[in-house]
Amino acid sequence: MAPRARTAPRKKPRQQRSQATVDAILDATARVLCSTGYDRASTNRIAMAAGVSVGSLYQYFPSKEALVAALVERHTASMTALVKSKLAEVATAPLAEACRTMIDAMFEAHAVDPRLHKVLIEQVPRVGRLEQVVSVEREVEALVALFLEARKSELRRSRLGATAFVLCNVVEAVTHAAVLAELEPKRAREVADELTDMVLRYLPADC
Amino acid sequence: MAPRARTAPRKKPRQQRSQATVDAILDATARVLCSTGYDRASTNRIAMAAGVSVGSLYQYFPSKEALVAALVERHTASMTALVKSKLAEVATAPLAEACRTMIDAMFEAHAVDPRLHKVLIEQVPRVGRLEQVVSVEREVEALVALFLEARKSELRRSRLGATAFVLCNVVEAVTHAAVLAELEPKRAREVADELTDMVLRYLPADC
DNA sequence: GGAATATGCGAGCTATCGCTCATATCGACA
DNA sequence: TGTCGATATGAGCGATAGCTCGCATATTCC
Repeated sequence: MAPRARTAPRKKPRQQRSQATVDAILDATARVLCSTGYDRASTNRIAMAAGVSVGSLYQYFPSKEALVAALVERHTASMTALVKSKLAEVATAPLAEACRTMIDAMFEAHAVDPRLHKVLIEQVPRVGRLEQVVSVEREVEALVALFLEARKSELRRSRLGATAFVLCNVVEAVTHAAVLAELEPKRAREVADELTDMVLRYLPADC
Repeated sequence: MAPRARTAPRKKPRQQRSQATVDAILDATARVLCSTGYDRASTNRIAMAAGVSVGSLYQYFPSKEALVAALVERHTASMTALVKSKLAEVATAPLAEACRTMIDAMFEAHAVDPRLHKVLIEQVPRVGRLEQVVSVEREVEALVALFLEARKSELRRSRLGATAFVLCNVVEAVTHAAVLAELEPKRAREVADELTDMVLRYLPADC
């Protein structure tokens, strides 16, 4: 493997004008990524789209990879926050309702910025820091495993680790597919229902 | 979006020595892709790794994208062949056994060259020709739909097209995830079993 | 106001990329 | 053995990438 690029942010913005610059750069990164794809999204182009010089960009992001990593982080953070809070909300709800709510939450979370999400998933090489960022999924998986553990008596499952793994990936996959296919809302509802149905046949002890 | 690069092969090898060259180039592409990642896998580097000059490379592949596309095609072909033959084998087997066999086959197929598979999935930008290649999945999906059609009476689902879609995506997703997460064999078995169980609760009429 | 610091600028450096082409060598058939 | 298309070569072209650095400007603090 080649030597890893620096990814730690070079400096922190201290004044509000520089914070605005950083935001503008990240926004521009998202736009350029969506419109040109990863390969053609050069730092010069991004800086120009942000109305900022390359120099400024490199004051806050030591490499292109770090820049994209920061964007991914910002994007996933907003998604994960939503999912986590919902998960906390349904901690004591009946199993069926909890599942329904969580699947809906996943659809919501993916609807935040679908175009950007698609580009990030499909085009951004998951190397270096980027792969760590994506591993937020692991965290969610662990939370789901805990959730299942707490409902142990209601479930037919015993290997809850494997169950959480399958569960998370299945829900993720279908949600992704639905978002990427840009289904109209009604059809998305159908898919969500279908998915919920599947999960509720899989999990509970009673059948 | 940028203009699409040429991807059709430039010429076909007519002598066996040139066929050897083409193979060497594809093998080298796989190796370099695995060891350096997509971005650093330059055509010069690949040619050198193949013990061949860049010129020779460009006699058979009009662009880097075409080169990678050819590799993806070769890789998916070997995977798809395995899945298809298994699907034919279980055409008359009991539903439960068929599902179990097919899911195992999927895990097997993904285990052919996991390192390469991972790189191809994670790093290769899915643009141009590459996305078409991935659409081999559609073909498999159609076969699965036919399979389901033949078992219509045993299933609780009615819209078999949609069922095939969900089924393929779910199995694909979990298998992918298992490979990418580099699960140890024992855990992979658990996940496969869970997945099988889930599918067998989803499909059959009796429950 | 003025020193100190933070921020912004952008021409341009270096490296490397994908790719071409003039030339050399090989192989099949006469 | 000679001929000619198929195959192989690799120096190097033009383009563009990521990134630096000397300097200009804005802000803060005294």
